Amino acid sequence: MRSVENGTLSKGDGLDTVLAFDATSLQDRRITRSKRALRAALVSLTEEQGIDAITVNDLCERADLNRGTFYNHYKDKDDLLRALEDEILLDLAHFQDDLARLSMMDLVKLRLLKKPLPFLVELFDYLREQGDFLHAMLGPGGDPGFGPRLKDCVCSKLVWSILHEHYATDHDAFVDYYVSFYAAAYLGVITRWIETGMHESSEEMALIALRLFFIKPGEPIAM
Amino acid sequence: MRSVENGTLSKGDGLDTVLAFDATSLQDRRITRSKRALRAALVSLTEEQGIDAITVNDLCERADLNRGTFYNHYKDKDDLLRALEDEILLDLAHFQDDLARLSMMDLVKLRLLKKPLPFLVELFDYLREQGDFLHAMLGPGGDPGFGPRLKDCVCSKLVWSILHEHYATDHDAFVDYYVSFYAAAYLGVITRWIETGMHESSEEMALIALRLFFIKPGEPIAM
DNA sequence: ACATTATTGAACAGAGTGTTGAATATTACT
DNA sequence: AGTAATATTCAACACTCTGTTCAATAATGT
Repeated sequence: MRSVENGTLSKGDGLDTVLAFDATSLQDRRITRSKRALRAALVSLTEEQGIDAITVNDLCERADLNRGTFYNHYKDKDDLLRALEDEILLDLAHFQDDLARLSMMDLVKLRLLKKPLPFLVELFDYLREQGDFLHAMLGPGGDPGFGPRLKDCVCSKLVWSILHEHYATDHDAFVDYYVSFYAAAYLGVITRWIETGMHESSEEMALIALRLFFIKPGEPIAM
Repeated sequence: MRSVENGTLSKGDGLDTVLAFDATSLQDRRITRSKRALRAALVSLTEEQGIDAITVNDLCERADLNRGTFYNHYKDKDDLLRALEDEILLDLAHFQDDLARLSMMDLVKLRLLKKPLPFLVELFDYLREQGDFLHAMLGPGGDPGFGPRLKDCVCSKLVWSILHEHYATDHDAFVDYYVSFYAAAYLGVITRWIETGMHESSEEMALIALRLFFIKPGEPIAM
C-alpha cells in the first residue's frame, strides 16, 4: 500500500515531457492518470482562485479523484507542488552541460552575427512546453517561491558560468552583487515572457537575452 | 465592537517608523500594543518555522494575546501580513517624488564623483530600519510574494524614471524587457543585501547600485 | 485468467478557524 | 478622580479541512 516515498520520482513521471520517453512502462497507468489529473487540477485551480485558496478537497474534486488517492501519492498540497516544480527544475538542470561550455568569446561572436545561442533556444522551447504550469506558478496567485528557485537553478548558474573566467580572481563582495543583479534580471525577463503569453518565439527570446547582456544604460539600444 | 475595516490603516500605525510622529494620539494604546506584539510574533515565528506553518493560534500565543483580539484587528493571517507589507510599501512610495526628479545626467555626474544618490542612501536607511521584517519576509520561509511587490513598487518605477527620457519614443516590446531586466536586477541586489545581514552601509549600497547601473559585461569592473 | 495493486467510499479523531456573549481591564477625556 | 467608551479576555460553539484507516471494488501488467 502507501507509496508516498515515491512522491519525488526519478524522472519523467509520464507527464508527457520531452524527456519522458515511454514512461508508461515504468508506472501503472492508473498512477500516471491520477498524477496527470492532479497536475491539471492544480494548474487550473491556481489560475482561477490562487494557489493558497486551494484545498486537497478542491484538487480531488476537480481531478475527479477520491481524496484517498491523493494521499496515496502525495503527503499534502505542498508535496504535490514541490514534486511538479522539482520535475521541471530537474529537466532544466540538463542544460547545465551546455551552460558550462559557455565562453564570453562565443557570446561576442553570436552577438555580431545576430544569431541566438542554440541551447538558449532549446531552453525557451522547454519553458514553452511547460507554459501552462509556469504561467500559473509565476503569475499572481501562483507559487511565489518558484521564481527564486528557478533563478537559483538556472539564472544564477548561467551568469556565473559566463562571468567566472573574468572575475574568478578578484572575488570581492561586489562580484556577488553582480551575479545577483544579472540572475534576477534574467528571471525577470523569463517571467515577463511567460506572464504576457509567450508571444515571442524561442529564437526571438534567445536574441533578446543576448541583446540585454551587451546593453549599457545611457547608450542607445543597439539592434 | 469589531473594527476590522481599520486593518489597513492610514499610516504610521505607531510602529515607531521614522515617519510615525506622535502616533500615540491617533490610536488607543492597547491597539498599538497588540498590533506591535503581533508584528513581532509574525517576524520571529517566520524566521523560526516559516510563514506557511504559522497559525493564528501560534501568533496569539507568541504575542501573548487572546485569539479574539487578533480577530478584532485582522481578518486572518494573510490580512495581517498584507497590512504590514502595505505599510512599508506606502512608506517607500514617499521616495517617488525624489525618484521622478531623476535624470541620466545626475547619475553620470555622481558616478564620476563616486558619490551616492542622496535619496538612495535614505532608501537603504529605511530598508535597514525595517530590517527585521524584511529579512524575515525576503528570506526562505518568508512571504515569497513580497519580493515581486517590492519590485513593482520601487524597482520598476526607479528604472522607468531613469529610462523614460531616452526610450519613451521608440517604445517597442524590447524596452519592456529592458525595464523588467533592470527592475528584477535591483530587487536581487536589495534582497541579497538584506539576506546577508546588511553589512554594507547605506552609502556603500547606494554606490554599488550606481556602479551596477553603469557596468557592461565583458569589460573590467570599474571602481 | 490471475495475482497485484490502485482506487473508491465511508468513517474517524484531531487541529485550526471564525464567531459569539458576557465579564473584565484599560484607556481617553473632563 | 470619576466616568463613559472600548479593547481585551475567556469559554464555548459549529464548521471546514486534514490525515488516516478499513474493507470492497476496479483496473492493470504479465
